[in-house]
Amino acid sequence: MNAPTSLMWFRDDLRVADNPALSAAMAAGPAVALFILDEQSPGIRPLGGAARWWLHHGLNELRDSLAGLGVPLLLYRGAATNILPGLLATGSFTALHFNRRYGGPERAVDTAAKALAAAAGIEVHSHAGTLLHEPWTVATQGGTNFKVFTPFFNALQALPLRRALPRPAAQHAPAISLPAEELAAWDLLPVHPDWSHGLAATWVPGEAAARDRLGTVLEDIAGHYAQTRDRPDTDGTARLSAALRWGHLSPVEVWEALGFTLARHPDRAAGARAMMRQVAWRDFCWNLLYHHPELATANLRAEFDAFDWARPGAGVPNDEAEDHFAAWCAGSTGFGLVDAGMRQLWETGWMHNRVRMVTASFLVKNLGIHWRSGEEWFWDTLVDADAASNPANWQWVAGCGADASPFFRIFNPQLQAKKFDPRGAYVARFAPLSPGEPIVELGPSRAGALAALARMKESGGTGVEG
DNA sequence: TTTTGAGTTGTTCGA
DNA sequence: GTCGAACAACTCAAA
Repeated sequence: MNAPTSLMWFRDDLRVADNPALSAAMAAGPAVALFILDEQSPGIRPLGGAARWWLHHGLNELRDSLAGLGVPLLLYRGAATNILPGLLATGSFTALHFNRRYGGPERAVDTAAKALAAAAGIEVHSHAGTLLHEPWTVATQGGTNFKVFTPFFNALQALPLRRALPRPAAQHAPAISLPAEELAAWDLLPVHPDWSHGLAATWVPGEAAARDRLGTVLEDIAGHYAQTRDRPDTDGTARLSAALRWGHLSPVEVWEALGFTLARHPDRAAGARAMMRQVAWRDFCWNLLYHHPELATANLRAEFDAFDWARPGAGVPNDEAEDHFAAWCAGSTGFGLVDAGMRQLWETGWMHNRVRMVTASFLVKNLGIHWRSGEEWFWDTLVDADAASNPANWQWVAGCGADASPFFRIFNPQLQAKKFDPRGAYVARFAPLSPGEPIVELGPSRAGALAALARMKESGGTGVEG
């Protein structure tokens, strides 16, 4: 008879430090780790190509660092509710631990998993490890969820934050041997063609590199972040989005470190404070998804259902929209900043925050293409896209989201380039060839967007149905 | 219940 | 070159 052994189910928390579920599992005795590549459960969104590349490397590192702690990692593919019963029936485990998820389909899976474990006589512990605060704990005085960021941020800061946990101490590995799958067999890495060279030249996925970067951010970036975060031609942003997406760092660890920096280094306080605001935006987006599981497909503001966006590839043929969308994806719109951003995305799996706004505004407003088309492209090409932030921010740009940018706020890509890439270094880096003929004229396309907004308001009346 | 103040990231136009 | 107003009125959160 083996010692009571816990099963730790990793999902979006590929780290060993400040991982509440892992720490709890290991505190109880021997532990085995589990990761399930679940693309079968209903409603679960299959990972994009760039995300699959990142996951491969992230799991590789996690397996090694867990091995150092005496925790073997088991890999399986399939619907979690199909995989778990067999594992739980081996009699090897007395407890199941995981950090909670907040998307609709993921919550349904986790609820089912709890029931399966209970039926197998195994205790289940879900932990808070992925956000600063659980979505249901940040509420207005009326008990509703916030729809505007600033009051959300104020309420969040007033809540007591848990302390980050240390990396668990190594222990003896459990004497359990179960058949599992090989990571290499999952084919997460691209071949024929292998388009991942730019990603590999830009990123080192995993917890160790993420913590290194956090150190650099605290030492070198925080001092100028408040001034440089809008400058794509500099290393002016934290570049921690993918680390947070995959849970190589917990937001609590990042927040705590920024808090220390803020308190100890007055010259970095403004930058640290601005970064904390950004980390809170991530919580805000997950809060929105928790309360609106259809965030990726349904306009948060229903009056935008009447907006006549073009939707390439979704039924109604529209040659111009197809061509425009293809040019946007390929970075050949003829606008330098837009093209540089789209090529940075394709090449590196990441795009500077300000350029994301410019490219998104251009797609939705100047090209009149539905935010969902852009959201899907970003989902497939970004290494940091998650199910909350990606759709929430696309809706924000499109004007149909929470706390949304007014629709008439239409970025001028030429003016934005002048302001934020004044020497053209960013455009030169990613779109060095002189841009071809612009695919639209800025003035008329801007006017067209405002006219479409007016038509929407006319057709929808007050926006209140019935 | 009513009122009040405020709301991540912009652009254009005219004085 | 710089500045304020307009864009278009609306929703949200708290008093």
